Amino acid sequence: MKANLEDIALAAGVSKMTVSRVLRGGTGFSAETRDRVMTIAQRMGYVPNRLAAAFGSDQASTLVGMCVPRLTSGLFGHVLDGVDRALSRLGYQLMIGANNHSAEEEEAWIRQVIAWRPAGFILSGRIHTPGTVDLLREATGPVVEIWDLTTSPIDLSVGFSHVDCGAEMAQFLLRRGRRRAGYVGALARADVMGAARLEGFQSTLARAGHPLVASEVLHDMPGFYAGYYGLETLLSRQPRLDVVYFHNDEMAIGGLAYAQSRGIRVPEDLGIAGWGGMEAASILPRRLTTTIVPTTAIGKAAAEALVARLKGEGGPEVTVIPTRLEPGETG
Amino acid sequence: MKANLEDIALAAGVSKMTVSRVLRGGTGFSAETRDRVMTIAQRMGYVPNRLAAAFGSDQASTLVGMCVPRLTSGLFGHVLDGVDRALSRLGYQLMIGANNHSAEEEEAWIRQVIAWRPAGFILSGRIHTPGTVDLLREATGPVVEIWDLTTSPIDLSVGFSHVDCGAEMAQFLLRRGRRRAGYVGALARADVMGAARLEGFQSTLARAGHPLVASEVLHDMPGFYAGYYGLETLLSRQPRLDVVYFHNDEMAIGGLAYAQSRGIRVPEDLGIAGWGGMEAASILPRRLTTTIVPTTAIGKAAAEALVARLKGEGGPEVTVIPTRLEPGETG
DNA sequence: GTGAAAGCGCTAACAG
DNA sequence: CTGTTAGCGCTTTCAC
Repeated sequence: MKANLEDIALAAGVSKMTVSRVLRGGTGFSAETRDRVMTIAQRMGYVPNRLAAAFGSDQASTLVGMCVPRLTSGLFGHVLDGVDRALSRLGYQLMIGANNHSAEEEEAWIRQVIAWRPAGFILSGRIHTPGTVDLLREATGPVVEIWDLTTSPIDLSVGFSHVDCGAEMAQFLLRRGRRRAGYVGALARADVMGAARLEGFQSTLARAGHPLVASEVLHDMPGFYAGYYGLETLLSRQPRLDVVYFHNDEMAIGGLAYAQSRGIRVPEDLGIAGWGGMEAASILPRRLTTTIVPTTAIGKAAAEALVARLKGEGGPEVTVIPTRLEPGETG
Repeated sequence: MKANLEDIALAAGVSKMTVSRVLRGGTGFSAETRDRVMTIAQRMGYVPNRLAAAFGSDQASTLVGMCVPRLTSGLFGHVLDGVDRALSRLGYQLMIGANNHSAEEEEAWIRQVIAWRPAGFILSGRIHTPGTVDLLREATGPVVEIWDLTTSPIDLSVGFSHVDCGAEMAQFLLRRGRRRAGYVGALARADVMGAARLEGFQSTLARAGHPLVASEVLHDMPGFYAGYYGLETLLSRQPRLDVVYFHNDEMAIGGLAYAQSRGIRVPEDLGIAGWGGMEAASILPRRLTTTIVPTTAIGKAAAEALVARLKGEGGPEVTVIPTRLEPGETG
């Protein structure tokens, strides 16, 4: 990496400052100067040094740090996609990390990334260590917490309520006449949001007088396998259920496969409901009863809220992106 | 962000240099000095400025840029995960971007990211613009091309051969007695790797005297829908097929759903084969015939090759991570 | 075991 | 419209 502003300045017979102004597309130079500088920069294969720029000016960072629970989650893949599209269009660069549902790993990651003086952060979830909060409070840039709405966000927040998702599904299943509900989840304590959905589900059932009959929460990745074996375990312990709510759609589809393998008819013998809205769920022989989460929209809104704040445009502190219950044919 | 090396130096009664040495865990200071400096740094909530460090030294960058075709791909999610785990363990930070299967978008992304002077790059695919190659040749750091093995990598390469995947599947299906094969793909020209698999598939069939009967390549995202409707279209044009090879497992599962909805028996009436090895595929009523790609291993190997090169440890230029044909029960 | 000086490439602030 | 000066926080180099 050779050419710098000075090299171009020398070749163009102007000062570094003029080159800097031209290259950043500002004002204060003649059209002729601009063309000359641009041509020379091009010819020299000039690559700006953002390190120097950001270091020297502190306004100039276009780095955004984003931390998700897992990089292998289909839902967060879409959130990332929404963030990435919005940010790259606006000229920002994304640094990512995964925290494996651990607030401590999140703090460790932030500690690394904050040293690069990013313009802002997008975090998922509302659970953070005190160390994280300190770090972020001293940092100058905006922080957007996505996915789960927080009553008191660190700064900005974009998402929806997981408790409400669970409650809404419980109401729906009750309306469909279900009375003996079970739950199959995964990741246990680590996934706070799954727990929030279960909480909303459970308390709504209880208030309606038909409390949750049984639940099985595996210490495993919340995927197809866990859904399959989770349902098997749950039914072996408590065969008399008329519906099962799953941690997510992957697990629900695993449960569906288990039911099919055992000749359990869905939804006649057993209702099955998921959460998330993965694409596969809508093309099953019977469309899955689930909650559709507008993942890409959340990512986009988060990125835009961050940039708006950066530009001092001030929008709402909390942005609600509503989920939608998809009745489907399995519930 | 207030405290810097000088503040700590003042408070500790030593020079900036000594503080710098202590904080980086080097040598050349007494245990007593170390403890005093560490305590003060902690108390002041010192956050190092990597911008300044990397700018001043050019050895100090621990940024790694990684570009994938799509952030929403299940397979690349696992690759990212492998990369992220390996890199974060080794103290590097990841900058990511998506190129939507476009070499031009990749170049635009690299042009942004290279300005931050990353230690190296991980790119997916072997197709790059001349501009990209120029940019990367002048950059000092290592470049790892993953996913598809290149005959002449820019620098390092980790992956497998997509042509071989297609060829191997063709041989397998021929051995199972299939004679009239079709293909359903998506994304057309944009996804060069899918095209490579088709090429291997097609040429192997032709050499065996049972050439590909029909193919349908949609201009759409390669997901369940496309598989469902792609198979519908293909069969409407050419009903007399005995097996269909799909672009990937998502599409194959979509195809399976279509077959089921039409009462087509799989594998008796029609064989179905996918590619990729998504988790869902192994829990279907019948295990999907597919090629399992060790995605996480590829990510891990790529990250490790990059870091080994960075540390001057010199390993192989090309690392083959073999795929595995899963016979399954649908082919 | 420790310190002083120089400089990385850029931009802000001011001068002309 | 253009140039000069100073300085961002760190590391490298050399001196003690």
